[in-house]
Amino acid sequence: MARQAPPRHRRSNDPEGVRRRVIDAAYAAFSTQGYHSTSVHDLKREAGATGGALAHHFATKKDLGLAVIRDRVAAAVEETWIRPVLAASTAAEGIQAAFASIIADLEGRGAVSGCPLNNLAIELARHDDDFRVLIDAVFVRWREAIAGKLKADLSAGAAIDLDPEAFAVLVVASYSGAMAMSKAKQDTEPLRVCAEQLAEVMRRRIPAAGR
Amino acid sequence: MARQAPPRHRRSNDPEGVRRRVIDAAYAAFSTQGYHSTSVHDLKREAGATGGALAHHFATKKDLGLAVIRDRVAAAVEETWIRPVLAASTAAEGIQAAFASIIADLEGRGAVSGCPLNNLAIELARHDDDFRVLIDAVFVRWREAIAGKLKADLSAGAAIDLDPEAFAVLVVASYSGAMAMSKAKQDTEPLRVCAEQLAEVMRRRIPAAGR
DNA sequence: TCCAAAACAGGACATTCGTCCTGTTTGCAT
DNA sequence: ATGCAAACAGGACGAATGTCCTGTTTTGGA
Repeated sequence: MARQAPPRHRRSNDPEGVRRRVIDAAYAAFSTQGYHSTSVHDLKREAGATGGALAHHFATKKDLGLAVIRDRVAAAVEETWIRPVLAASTAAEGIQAAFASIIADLEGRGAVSGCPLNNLAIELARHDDDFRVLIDAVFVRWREAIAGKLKADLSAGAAIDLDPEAFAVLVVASYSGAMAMSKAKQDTEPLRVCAEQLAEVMRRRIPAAGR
Repeated sequence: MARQAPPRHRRSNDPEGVRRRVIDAAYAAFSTQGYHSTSVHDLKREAGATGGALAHHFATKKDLGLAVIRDRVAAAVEETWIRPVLAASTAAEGIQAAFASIIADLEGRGAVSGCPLNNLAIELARHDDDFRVLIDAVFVRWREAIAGKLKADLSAGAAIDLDPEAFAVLVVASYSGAMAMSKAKQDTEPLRVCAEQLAEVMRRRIPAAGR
């Protein structure tokens, strides 16, 4: 009964590290397989964490999901969309840069898993209102960043003949939808076509950009 | 042991009816809660079917899912999008009619559940290739119907300054994405904005329509 | 009328799910 | 050194899940 395990190696408590590994594994799994299709057992395996450790950091799977959205999904939108848009000299160039970067990245790997935010939005928005509110906030931030850049271009003297807020909705929507279609086709073609269509619209309605 | 049940009332075999009720319940549940979040037990309850009946018509849950896409999701796209587009005098009017009809319908009920095709695409495309192929085929049909109508307008003499196939991708993508955003917001605003943005684009690039 | 096959009833079945529980170990303040 | 809470280990637990199995009833053709 009292089987005493040999003191194999010293255990080192690493709360931040464990939390990070778990959340990384969850972000990867939720983004590719979905929230409900990922079991906590899978996450324990991937993160190399035990049930006790996981329960200590996240009381429930839902808590983990909320943390993934807050800490990883929001950051991914920030990194892949908002940063390129703000860094570019114009909104139009930033939007094209974001599309191009994501398309190139997708073609680097073999599969199209879709936009993490959009995936979770569709799977969880109606399932739980806490998820919904968090996800919606990321969408709002995304839209506002693009609209803000368009307004900045306009203040800088660009002849922009479109409504910044409304056009930002079109950009985010067409990107999300194109990604869903690319996921169904397992081919980046819809994304490439969409990027070109948005480029064409902007070319016509922002006649002479900053250059 | 040999408990003989009283011959309560005559049973009447109704294979088509049972199949229809099951598939209707599955379509409703998959569209609102998702495929994985719907249990076969729920479906038996909703359809008023027993385990034996369900197993007789659909060997597995996956078979039922495939049937739902083939028989109901494809028909819904046909009914809510392709029919209005083809029935309208121009593609531009048809697209606006489809948006308007769907938005009005959503505001009739209390909640936004999203586009059934898009929902299932995101949940199942990477999960199983049989689902993926079927879903992609519906997307292709959808895109081609819109592109075909644009080409018909062009043949009829309309001055259309856009690529039919490419613009059809933008229409489907922006609709799907806007629906996802509306689902996250539980408000039709993104859909309304997107419809208006597409209308604006078409207004400028199809100068004088058929009227 | 009879019989085989289709249609259905109802539950058993092994898994898997997420959560919780009881211990043990680590780290830090005192 | 010592006490105590945080951090972690590892498995138990009941409540699902989807599938399958055995039996009964209905149906339509011979």
